[in-house]
Amino acid sequence: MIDYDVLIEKFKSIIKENGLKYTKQRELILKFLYEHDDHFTPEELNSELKKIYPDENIGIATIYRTLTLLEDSGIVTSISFGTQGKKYEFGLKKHHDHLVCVKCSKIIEFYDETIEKKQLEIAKKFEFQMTDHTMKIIGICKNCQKKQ
Amino acid sequence: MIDYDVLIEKFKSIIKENGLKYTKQRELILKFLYEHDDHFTPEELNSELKKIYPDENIGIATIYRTLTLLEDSGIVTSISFGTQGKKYEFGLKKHHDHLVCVKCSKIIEFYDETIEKKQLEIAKKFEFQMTDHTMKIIGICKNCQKKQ
DNA sequence: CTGACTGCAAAATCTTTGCAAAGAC
DNA sequence: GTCTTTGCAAAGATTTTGCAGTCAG
Repeated sequence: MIDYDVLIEKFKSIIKENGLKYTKQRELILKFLYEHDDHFTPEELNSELKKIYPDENIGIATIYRTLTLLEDSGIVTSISFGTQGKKYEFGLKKHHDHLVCVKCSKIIEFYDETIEKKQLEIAKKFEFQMTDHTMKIIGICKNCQKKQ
Repeated sequence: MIDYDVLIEKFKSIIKENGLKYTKQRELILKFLYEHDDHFTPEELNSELKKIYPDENIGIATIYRTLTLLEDSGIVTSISFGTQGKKYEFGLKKHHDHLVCVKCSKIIEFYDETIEKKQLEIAKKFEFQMTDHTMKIIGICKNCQKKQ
C-alpha cells in the first residue's frame, strides 16, 4: 500500500500540475479515505467528517466536488448502486472487484488474475481502449443467509 | 430468443400469481423492450413510446413503476451509470456483459464462458449466494478513438 | 494581489408518491 | 363492484451550480 506521505506528494503534484490549490478540506477528505478501508457515500463521508472534525464544517458541495476531483485524478474509485447513488473508496490499491450483498449492502473485495486477463483480451477483441473495468457479484452474503 | 407469444404468457402468469393486472401500458413497455435490442433510460423509453403511440399518453411514473416490476420479475435487466441513472434492456436472453464507451455511451454486449465460470467459483469461495453478476469494461470505442 | 476554493442556499436531476379517476377481472 | 393501475402534479432524494466572501500561492 502506498505510504501516506507519498500519497500526499502525489496529490500535491496533481494539484500543482492543474493550477489548483491544496486545501485543508481536500486533505481531510483524502486522509479519511486513505485511513478507512471501506466504501462510503458522499453523505456518509459528510457525517463521518463532521464527527471527526466538528469544527471544520466542510460543506456537502465540497465533498462532491472533491470526490469528483479525486476520482478524475485516479486517487479514489467509485462503485455505483443504481438509483441509490455511488460509494467511494481509496483507489490506489491493487485493482480488485466486488461482491455486494443485497441484504446488508456489505461489500467484499476480491481479485482474480484469470478475470483480469480475460478482460484485456475482450477489450482488445472489440478494439476498445480500456480505461477501467468493474465486476460486481451480487447476492446474499454468508451472514445474511444465516439470518433467513 | 424467447418467442413473443411465450413471453406474453410468461408475463401474464407472473401478473396473475401476484394478483396484479395486465394493462396496455405494461404490455407496450414490454413489447418495446422486446423488439428493440438496445439499452434505454426511463426517459428515453418515455419519448420513444410517445413517438410510436402518440395517443396512448403513458406517464413517466408508469414507466418507472413498470420497469421496476419487470426488473423484479426478471424480464428486464438494468445497467447503472453512476449518478446518471440506469439503462434498461430486455433480460430474457443469454447472459452477457457490457463494454461501455465513455465518449458516446454506446454499449456493446459480450459473453465469455471463462469469466462466467470464474464468477461462480468466486461466489462459492466467499460463500455468497449469487443472484446476479455484472461486468463492465469501460473505455473508448473504436469509433470514438478515430475521432480524436 | 490574483484566481481558485468554500459554504450556503437555490436550482437542477432523477425518481417516487399521493390521489382521484379509469380500467381490469 | 372491487381492487389495482394510471396520469398528473407535487414531493423526495441526490447532486450540481451561482455567488460573495475567504484563502492559498
